[in-house]
Amino acid sequence: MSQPKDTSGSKSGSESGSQSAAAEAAATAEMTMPPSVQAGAMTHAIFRVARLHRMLAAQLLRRVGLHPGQELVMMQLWDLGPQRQADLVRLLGSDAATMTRTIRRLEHAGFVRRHPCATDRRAFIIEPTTASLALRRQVEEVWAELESSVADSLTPDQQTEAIDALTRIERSLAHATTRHASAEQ
Amino acid sequence: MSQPKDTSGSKSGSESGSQSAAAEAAATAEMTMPPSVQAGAMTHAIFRVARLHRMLAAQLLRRVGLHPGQELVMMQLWDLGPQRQADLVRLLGSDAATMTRTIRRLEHAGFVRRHPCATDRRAFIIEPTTASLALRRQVEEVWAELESSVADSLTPDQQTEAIDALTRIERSLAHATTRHASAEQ
DNA sequence: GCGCTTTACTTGTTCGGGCAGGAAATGGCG
DNA sequence: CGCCATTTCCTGCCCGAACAAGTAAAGCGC
Repeated sequence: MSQPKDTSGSKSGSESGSQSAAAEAAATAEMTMPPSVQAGAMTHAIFRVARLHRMLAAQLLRRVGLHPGQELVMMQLWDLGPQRQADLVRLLGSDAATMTRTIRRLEHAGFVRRHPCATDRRAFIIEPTTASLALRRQVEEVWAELESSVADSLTPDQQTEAIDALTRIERSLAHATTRHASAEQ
Repeated sequence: MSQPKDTSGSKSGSESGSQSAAAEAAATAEMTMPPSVQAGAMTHAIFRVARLHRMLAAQLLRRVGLHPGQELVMMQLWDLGPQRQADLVRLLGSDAATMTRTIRRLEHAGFVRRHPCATDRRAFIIEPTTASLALRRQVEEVWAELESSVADSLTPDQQTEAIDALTRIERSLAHATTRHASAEQ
């Protein structure tokens, strides 16, 4: 319904940067969202925050030569030392197949090394290289910058409130997810 | 650095469903996260919420035969009527290349139809098919279920607080993103 | 030992997302 | 009019994420 006949005349003429176009649209789209999207206020808010957050994280990580997701693997290795792939999968809640490819790319980039486990010939031990130690500082800087981008314009009270809200939402989602997984099929 | 010698003994023996394994890990990982991850409390909370939310959305959408992202395109078409691909890209803040492929898959699934624009021979007009109207109810049900999964276990006050917090975070992120995009390069 | 299940990892496929590059059409300016 | 930047769309490539299927090894019961 409400078919806009003038499909050709719809420019707004504000396209400035190619990279910020998506963020711009996501930021300004909150007002122009159609009714069926407005129905889920929380859902839509989570969508937008997640997208902006992921976009910013990718943008910052690209400066240090990492793709989103790879930094989490490196953090686990830096903090907990050499581990098997299965341990990384379990800690990050990732997929074994995704981990295989991520590890391979990190190995090819020279950030991790892998050698077969002595006691279990199925397993591989993944360990960070000494070359990755320089990366660690950069990643921590990125992490800090990301955190400040989220929290800087919030008062301490608002930060506490935000974390509380996110924690509650997470619990709610976790409950729903496990419920769905166990209920159906 | 605390090399875990017992790499073979690390099972927790609680793997029930293959699909809930990731959610389970994500939900329980909040306590076992290493120091460098704990540093960014907000960042990490957003990560976890976004992941659970996307996972649940994908799970629900799969039941109606859609992949995450496709439902947003259909919603725009249902609410605003036939549009050009460029309009969809602008409204959803997506990528032109991604939109090309998404539209092609939706067309192949029979949910949209595309025909060349009369006034602009570069553009294509995308319109929802009548067959997609049945899908609309299902998508709205999915959307409602997703929303209730987020909000059900929250009091009205907590919901308002959550939306406030998410809105503040979004504004903060949008500001940081545009600032980054304009500052560097 | 033998057979079975479980675990660890790999590969293939499909999808969204982003970037780069190119073809075609448009529109503005000299 | 021609020239040129812009817009629109397509394609290829890379990456993360998820699913399915397969291999190899380990563990367990008999």
